Amino acid sequence: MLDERSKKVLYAVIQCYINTPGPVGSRVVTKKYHFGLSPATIRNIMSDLEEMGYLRQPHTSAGRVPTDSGYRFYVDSIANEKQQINSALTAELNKKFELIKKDINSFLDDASKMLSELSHYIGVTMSPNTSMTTLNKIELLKYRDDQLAVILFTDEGMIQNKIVPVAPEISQRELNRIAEYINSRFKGRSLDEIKRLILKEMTKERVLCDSLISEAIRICRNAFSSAPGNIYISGLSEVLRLPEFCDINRIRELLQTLEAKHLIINLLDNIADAEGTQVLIGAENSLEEMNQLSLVAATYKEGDRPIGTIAIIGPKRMNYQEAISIVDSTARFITKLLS
Amino acid sequence: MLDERSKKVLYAVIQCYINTPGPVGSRVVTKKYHFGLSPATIRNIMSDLEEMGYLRQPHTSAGRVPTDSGYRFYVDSIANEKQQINSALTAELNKKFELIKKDINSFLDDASKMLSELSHYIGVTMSPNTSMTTLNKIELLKYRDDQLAVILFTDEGMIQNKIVPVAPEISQRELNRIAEYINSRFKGRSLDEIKRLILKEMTKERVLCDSLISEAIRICRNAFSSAPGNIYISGLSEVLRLPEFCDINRIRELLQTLEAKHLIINLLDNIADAEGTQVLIGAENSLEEMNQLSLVAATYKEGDRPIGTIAIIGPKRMNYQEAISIVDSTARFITKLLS
DNA sequence: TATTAGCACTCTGGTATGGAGAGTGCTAAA
DNA sequence: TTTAGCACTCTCCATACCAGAGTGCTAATA
Repeated sequence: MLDERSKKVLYAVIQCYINTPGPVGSRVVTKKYHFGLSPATIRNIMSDLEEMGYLRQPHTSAGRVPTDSGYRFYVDSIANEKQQINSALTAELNKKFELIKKDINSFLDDASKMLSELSHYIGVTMSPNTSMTTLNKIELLKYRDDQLAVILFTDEGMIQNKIVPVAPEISQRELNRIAEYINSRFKGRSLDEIKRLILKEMTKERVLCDSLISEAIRICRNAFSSAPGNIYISGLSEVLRLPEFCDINRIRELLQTLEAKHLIINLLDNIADAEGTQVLIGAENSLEEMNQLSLVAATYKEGDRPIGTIAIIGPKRMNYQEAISIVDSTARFITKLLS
Repeated sequence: MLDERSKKVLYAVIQCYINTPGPVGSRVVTKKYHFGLSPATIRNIMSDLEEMGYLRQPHTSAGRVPTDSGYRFYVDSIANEKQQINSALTAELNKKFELIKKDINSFLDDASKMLSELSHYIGVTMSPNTSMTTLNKIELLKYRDDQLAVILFTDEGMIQNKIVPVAPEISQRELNRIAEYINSRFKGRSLDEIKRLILKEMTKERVLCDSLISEAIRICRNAFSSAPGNIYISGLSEVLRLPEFCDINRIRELLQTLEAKHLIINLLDNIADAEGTQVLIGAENSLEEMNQLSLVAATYKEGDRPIGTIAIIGPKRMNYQEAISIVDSTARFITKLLS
């Protein structure tokens, strides 16, 4: 294990590095943090820390740089300190959103901008996962002769609409009956569950051959086919300020990854179950293109159920303390807003 | 004016430059294009072209590079050639979209990806401008006690929904009456027009103080408050391949501009009226950050009315011929799809 | 025994230097 | 009017060099 003094030096190096990029040397550490030790001693300690894998030297006779394990150690330790929620931040969130009475999707769009503005990194928000959201009400509206619009209201305040082809002979009255049936039968259940139930029903009813029922089931199957969740990404230009993004190819890779939104959705879905604020450092996330980046994520909830994820993406050399606080406050804020 | 020979040399220089970046010299021109002239003669012609402002030298004793006027001349001339629509492209468009029966917004999202994939530049599509779209049908659905959902169907196949606060005492039956009234009175009119008419009505009715009517008007005002049009931008990573994007600061500026979507919306709105495919070269567009880029745009229509804009954004050193053809075909395709 | 001062060594980053290569403009000849 | 020839210019690249920062090691010190 690490003795107290070594820990302090490690934190000092990491904090130095977060403030100003570039290898940090022993002299700088002694100057900025007053350990009452000479550079030579610090050098010895740093050499030990290197051996333990928390620091590394880009090249001989350069200062030290934190490794992924170094960051991990650091993040774990600041997580242990009781996280004091930044009240100024919460106030600002309240101020920014007090006037807003939008549906949740435009709200999440704004929230991603917010995340990025506050952190100066990339802000990401995802709309509630369809497998999580629960049906509040469905409306089926005949739109054209052979098309109908499905309007899905969820308990979380989302409105989804979808165009579904329909047999021309079905009347609005019949659609209303179908909608009523669905509402009475499935209200409060998750969309995924409803889809499953309907599929089961379908196999059962096939023998019946009642044309209205079979049409209804077809409509439902379409209506509840899971739409990919929306994802909002903001602040790309922010991170380009950072010196780690000096390589065009890396920028391109990152942009490519972020444009392939399903990749990010997957990534965030995977951590959606976890409790509290998650931090993935460097290669801890599954996307190779994001090996050089870190991700701070949290879920927002409806009641106790986590239903969606928000995150900040930034360099490994990130101000974790602040990022965690921002993500955490924002997630809580959204949760409160939903209830 | 320019004699035929000079024109050919100008085109040769521009095409050379489009194919391979970097100043093009007289020798290269004679080698690639067989004018039957010596480098020295080409040099003289190029010198003339420079004097006329179509070419310029990055520095003495370098080859020549096209100026904005040079590109303009070139683009105008290829526009005069009867634009043969790339039938292979149209076929591909048909193939890619034949299976798709989505609402127009997800379609436009796909279309922007398409534009960028085909051109290898940035693809932009905008959803129909609310001032242009016409009301097909409105539905008002009580959602919670103090909120109602407005569902707007437009003739162009768009569905907009909005949450609007409402007095709790208003019943669904009353909402239906309001919706019916709006439908009967305003169907087929543009949303902007409706908004104007309602505002007029409002000032008139204020004296009446009938609470239902005033509530109805309040609802409508909210319902028709113009939502900013959606805009879909794809292919950022594509353009980073190009050598003109070697400067990080320029990339950041560009990203910043593209993230401020209202800027792009304005830009495209301004050219929405124009007939045919528009080309804006370099500083011809109003955004300073896009001075080094060109924009090829066209509108799609519903009947004769142009209702939305699509575009390709790329370097000034763009394959205009191809870009114009792609934008043109895609715009026509969307127009056909809407009818 | 733990810490420190001193020193030689190493690596980076910026600046000066010197062709090689590509292209031009000009002049004189065809 | 076109072309060949030539001197000149400018960029790009590789090389060399130096200052600066930092290390590791050794020997001295508390």
